[in-house]
Amino acid sequence: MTEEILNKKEVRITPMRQLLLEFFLEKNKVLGLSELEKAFPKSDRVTIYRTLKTFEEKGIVHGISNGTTEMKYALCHDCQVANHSDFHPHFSCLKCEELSCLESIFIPSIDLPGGYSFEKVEMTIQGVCPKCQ
Amino acid sequence: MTEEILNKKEVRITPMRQLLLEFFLEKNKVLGLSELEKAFPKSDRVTIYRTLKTFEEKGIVHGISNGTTEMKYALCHDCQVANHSDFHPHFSCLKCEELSCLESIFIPSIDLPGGYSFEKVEMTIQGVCPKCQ
DNA sequence: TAATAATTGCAATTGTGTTGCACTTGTTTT
DNA sequence: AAAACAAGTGCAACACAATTGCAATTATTA
Repeated sequence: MTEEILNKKEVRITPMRQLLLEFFLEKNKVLGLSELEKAFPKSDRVTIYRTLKTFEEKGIVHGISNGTTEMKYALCHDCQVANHSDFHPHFSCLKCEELSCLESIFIPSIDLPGGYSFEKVEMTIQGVCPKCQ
Repeated sequence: MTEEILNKKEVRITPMRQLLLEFFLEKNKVLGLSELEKAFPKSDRVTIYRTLKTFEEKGIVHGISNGTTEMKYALCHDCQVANHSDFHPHFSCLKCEELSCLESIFIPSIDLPGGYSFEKVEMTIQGVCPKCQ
């Protein structure tokens, strides 16, 4: 499974990359470097960092910046090659601080004023998630 | 002008606050701490930082997290007291890297799945701005 | 197998956000 | 107006995330 994805995205297969991708697939959550560090205590922080960068570049994950100081990453689902962002909004819970994908919703399209060209859009909704209600 | 705003928002008038607010009004741009540091080399970084925090708290500016690692701030226009975020999307230019407010557009409302409560929403469109076309 | 390129681990640096505390400045009370 | 108090500022220091350099290792290709 992970090998297929890595192959398709033209990313060389290495243990670290398989581990990380597997973890993303398994958790199906939005994750930051600090969480991944804890999940893989034996792995080097910088290697995880660079693996994330590689994944981002190759369209395996995409970065999400919620209000915090740490960059988060989620698996790409409906990402376009030319347009490397998901079409769904993200939800940031004010209680548990978890960030999640609202995959059932499409980001509505926007009529940009003249002169602006569109590449991608990011939408983050803040509130309280079902678990924390 | 700046004095009126500060008074209305119940923020004490100090030179730093006037300077910073004036700068925001004049530039009418989204600004980060690093830019403000450069703009006011004689002022202390922490003072600017705390002034931003005060402005944010009092509803004079609101924070915007675009893809970068640095928090940006823009003057509030249509911010609500109970819901301290603008209702317009932001535009992040991939060439000049400037962030701006698309004040003419409203963020479309979203039907959240059951169990989620809504507090606020942020929407950032990436592309190329008119100046960089 | 030799040569080459990609990946990793470690050390170190930079950048951004944040706090503590002493000092100054402004505001209020007597 | 002076004393008491509260708010704002400047400096030092710290916390943490992001990033780079480089040598060592591992994989790929000629």
